[in-house]
Amino acid sequence: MSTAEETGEDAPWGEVTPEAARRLLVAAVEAFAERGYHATTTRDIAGRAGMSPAALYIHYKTKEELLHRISRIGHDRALALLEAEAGGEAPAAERLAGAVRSFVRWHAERYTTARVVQYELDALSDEHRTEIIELRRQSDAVVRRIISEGVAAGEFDVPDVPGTTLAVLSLCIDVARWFNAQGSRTPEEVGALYADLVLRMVAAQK
Amino acid sequence: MSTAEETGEDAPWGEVTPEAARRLLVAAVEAFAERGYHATTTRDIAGRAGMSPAALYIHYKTKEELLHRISRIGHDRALALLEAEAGGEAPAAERLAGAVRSFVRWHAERYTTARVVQYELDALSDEHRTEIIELRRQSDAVVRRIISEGVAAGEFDVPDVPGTTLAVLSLCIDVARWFNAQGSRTPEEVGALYADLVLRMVAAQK
DNA sequence: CCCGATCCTGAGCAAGCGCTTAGGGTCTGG
DNA sequence: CCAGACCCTAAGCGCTTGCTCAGGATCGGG
Repeated sequence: MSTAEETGEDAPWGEVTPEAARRLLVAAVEAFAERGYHATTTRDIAGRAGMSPAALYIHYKTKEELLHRISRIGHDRALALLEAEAGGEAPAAERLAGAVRSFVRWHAERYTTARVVQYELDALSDEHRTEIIELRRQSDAVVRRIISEGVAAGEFDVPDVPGTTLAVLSLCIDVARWFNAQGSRTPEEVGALYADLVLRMVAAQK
Repeated sequence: MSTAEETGEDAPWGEVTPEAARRLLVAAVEAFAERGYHATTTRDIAGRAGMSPAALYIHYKTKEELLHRISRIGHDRALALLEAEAGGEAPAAERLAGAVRSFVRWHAERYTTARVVQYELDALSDEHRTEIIELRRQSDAVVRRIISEGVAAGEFDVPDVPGTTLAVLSLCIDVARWFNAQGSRTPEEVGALYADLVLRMVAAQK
């Protein structure tokens, strides 16, 4: 019914195709975000999706495969957001602010997903973890590139580019930990605040 | 043997008094930090402490009590570090930089402990969690006070004091997630970098 | 030499875990 | 009305979990 209108950017799990598999995945995201991967049982996931425990194994080989799918899709999305703002001819300050705003907004709006994506890495198998870490390396590279270009253009004054990149990403990612929907700030507001703070961190000193 | 020289500030668990109980607690910190609370078994903790699984229950009523003790001591320590730098007659900029440097250094040096303290809150019982959250509220208040005083004194320009306080603490706390001992940065260096970045975040604009 | 206190272990219980399997509904095409 | 594909469930297997308990090792005081 709502599949058609949800295929855009606002449908986070539109790419998960059998509808039953998507229901299970959404249920898993909620459960993992609330209790953590290890504290979540396959019975709980199946129950939230309105199915019996056995139904899960028709669509996914293991519980870890569910986590991997969530993590993979989430990282792809986060990286795409960064890359969308990184290119172009705009000044580095504008591109950095855009990247931070958009990245932070995603971590706030989809904070259940982001929590799983950012904080359950250790629960992945070795193989899957290395795959995901490579995506994070790419995110790091995108941000570092913007900052480097800002320094080269004389827009920024950053003594330690890798360290500042790390801090910027760390700041944004941690939004997923403390943000909650009942709080007083909207994702939009947090994005704007953080973009301002990050620009101050790299600004040319007076 | 080394108990005497470790009773100072550098002995994080000096206050845990029966020696066997301390061994178990240190083992639990390691295990929780590596695998997470829920993925750690009581057999693993006891094994690391060189004891049988049953020995744990002579010193602690439950596995959750171990987590609570770790969390409580860690939060007390972190709060004490902040408070030690917050007072005095020095300019707000100096006090803020000192607090960040010291807080970050602790999160890096004791990153195993800090990881448990900061990221396993959800595993606590309702009662214990409320107790710990109150300590975090106090940490927030300490930092907010320094920033407010800096604004009042005209040292800082901060449009959103609660939001900036949140961001500063979030930035520092997240060090525990990404820091690792084999990395290229020392806790000292990360503390210095972060103190600089935070001062930029609050600095009066040119 | 024995006594009681202290601290720990071996063995194991009930419950819950991830996952499997045999089989039964339901729907489409004829 | 039937056939066969598809999707799901009831039941449960083998294992691990947090935790318990009866009893043994060790040691200072009489």
